[in-house]
Amino acid sequence: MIVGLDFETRSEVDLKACGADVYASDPSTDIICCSFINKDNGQEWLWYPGQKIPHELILALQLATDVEAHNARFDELIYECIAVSDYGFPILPKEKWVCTIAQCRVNAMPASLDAATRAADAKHKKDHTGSALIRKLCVPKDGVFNTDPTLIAKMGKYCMKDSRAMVGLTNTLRPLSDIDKRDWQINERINDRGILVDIELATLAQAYAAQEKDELGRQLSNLTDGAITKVTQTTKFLKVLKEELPAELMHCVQKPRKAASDPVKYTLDKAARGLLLEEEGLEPHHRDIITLIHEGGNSSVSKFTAMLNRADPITGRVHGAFIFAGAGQTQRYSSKGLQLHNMRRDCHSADEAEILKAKMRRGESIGEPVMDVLAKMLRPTVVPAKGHKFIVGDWSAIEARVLPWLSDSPGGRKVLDRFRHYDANPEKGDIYTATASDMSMDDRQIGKVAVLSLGFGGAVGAFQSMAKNYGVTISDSYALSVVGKWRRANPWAVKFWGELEKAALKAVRRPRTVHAAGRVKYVFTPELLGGTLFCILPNDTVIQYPYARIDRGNVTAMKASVQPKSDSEDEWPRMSLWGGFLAENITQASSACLLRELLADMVEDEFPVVGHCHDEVILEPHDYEVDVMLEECQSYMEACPEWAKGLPLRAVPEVFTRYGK
DNA sequence: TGCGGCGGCGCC
DNA sequence: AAAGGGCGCCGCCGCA
Repeated sequence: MIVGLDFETRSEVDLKACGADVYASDPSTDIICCSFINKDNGQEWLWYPGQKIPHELILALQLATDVEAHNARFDELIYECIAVSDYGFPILPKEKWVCTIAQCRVNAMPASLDAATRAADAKHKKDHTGSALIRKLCVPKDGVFNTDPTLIAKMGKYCMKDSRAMVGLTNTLRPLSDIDKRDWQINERINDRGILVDIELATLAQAYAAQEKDELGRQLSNLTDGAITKVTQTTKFLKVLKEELPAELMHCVQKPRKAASDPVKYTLDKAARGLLLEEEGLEPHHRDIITLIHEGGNSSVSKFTAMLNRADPITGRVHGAFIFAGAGQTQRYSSKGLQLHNMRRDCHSADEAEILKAKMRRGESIGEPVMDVLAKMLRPTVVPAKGHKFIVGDWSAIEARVLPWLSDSPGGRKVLDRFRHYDANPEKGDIYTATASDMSMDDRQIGKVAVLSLGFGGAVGAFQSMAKNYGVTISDSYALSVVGKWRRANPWAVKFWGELEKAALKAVRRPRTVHAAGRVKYVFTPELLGGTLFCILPNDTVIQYPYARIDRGNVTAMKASVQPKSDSEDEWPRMSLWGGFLAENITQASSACLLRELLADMVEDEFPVVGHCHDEVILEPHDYEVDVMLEECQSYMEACPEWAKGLPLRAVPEVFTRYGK
């Protein structure tokens, strides 16, 4: 039996700013109402605090194999912290909870109930009464909650409607597999453990950054006679620049265009600012302003604030930072709140962070440019608890290995042999030098950028943007020649892109027949979500392309990650399933499978997993177990699952006293 | 005043 | 025909 439920709650805590964990455990948080649906027989309950809990409802909850909610972590926390403790609902084992957002995501549908419903039905209109009610009832006004019985009754109706919408939607989706459910649970246990923030450091850094932000604003204001007061008001300054900049410098702020017919657009992004600052002819006045924007151009303040908001007030740990299958197309994890998936890599070492922390404590200067020094502090603000260390292990060049392995081709196997060779003999060089030499070049950087950027059908654009990340500046014509050389040296890849595209096309043309390309298979099911193209990965995990069809000879599908404007009746955005895109999807998805399995093994074997990042795990062992766990971590990471035979995995985990380097 | 759109930024 | 894509967050700006 499956029971679906949906809580409406109110609190003095800002849910968006502080996250569900801090929200649910705050004493001011309370339930407004909760709707329940027994999915087996359609029976419904709407419960308000103070009411007796119907006996049948208690029974249904106890007998249910699954308790479903849209964003189940939220409802589970409310249930445990409030419904059980304050109102006597029966205790439910954690294993019962199932998240229907996770179900949306593995179906490659948008996560929000409204967006997913719109995606399935273009005529569906968002019900704005819900958000209006939430504004009125869920947050206090002047310290007081609105308890108007009419509004609360409306909220109850809305709540019941939401549960029905959820049931309706999930009935049209592929159910979560047992492995999906297991891995959602594993991710939640990691979220439960949380990760510790150095509260003192975050507080000091936040204050320092706020002060610096004001100072930069003051300087800007002086330079512009009050026209621009914040380093983030780039659009305003861009307008000024468009008027004042000499014609010969305008190219610096023009966005690169794909086609000559595209309209000219302007930007003052990092690259544009860099170009301007290199120009001799730039007026000193403009130079001063742009330099200020350049130095202040990051959001350090807010990130430290975000950490502090989300940290548990007693333990300092941030919970709920990881989202299972947050990236629906590939089912990779994503991260939110304390966003551990996009923290600046170029950061202070633990020792440097310690010195800077001491300086801030004493009110001394921390060096210039201040915002940069602070941005480098974000990562090391995440710390192991006292008496613990971090072990961080990441798989070496995982995607560059998985792609050739998936191609199951002689050329791909040669690449894998090469990985094995350098794994065993690191002193003889590495894959990047070897790749450069394939292309008759001796530049390791070029080899590295090529390996990292060209595997998925990208050309000059992909190469150049990756090159920029590694600080390599080259001309387009040179980039084009590298692309050609790499493709000639790796014909297996080019061939594989074509095979994937062809297999997907044949699958859609002939529903319910299986078409293989390398180690993956495609099959089209017309009955699911307007026709879903499945890609079956080597471990039988499937990734999905809903609303797939053939347009002018190409397979296209719904693009869940882009939402049309709200209330628009346009068809949902679509994407073309070309070879490079398919290659990228299966590579990232297979890598995600490796991580899911690793995390499951580690959590089930009681490793203290506190975080992960696509190809990386973070453990928080006691000091005394570090040596043993370091070795175990490596052997877990390098042990290939049964389904991935022939894939060489390499990981050399390291010990840290702060997150970073 | 609050919301959504959008540009910008960082990571894998 | 050619093609790099996937995330989440911050802040401004225009709109209601």
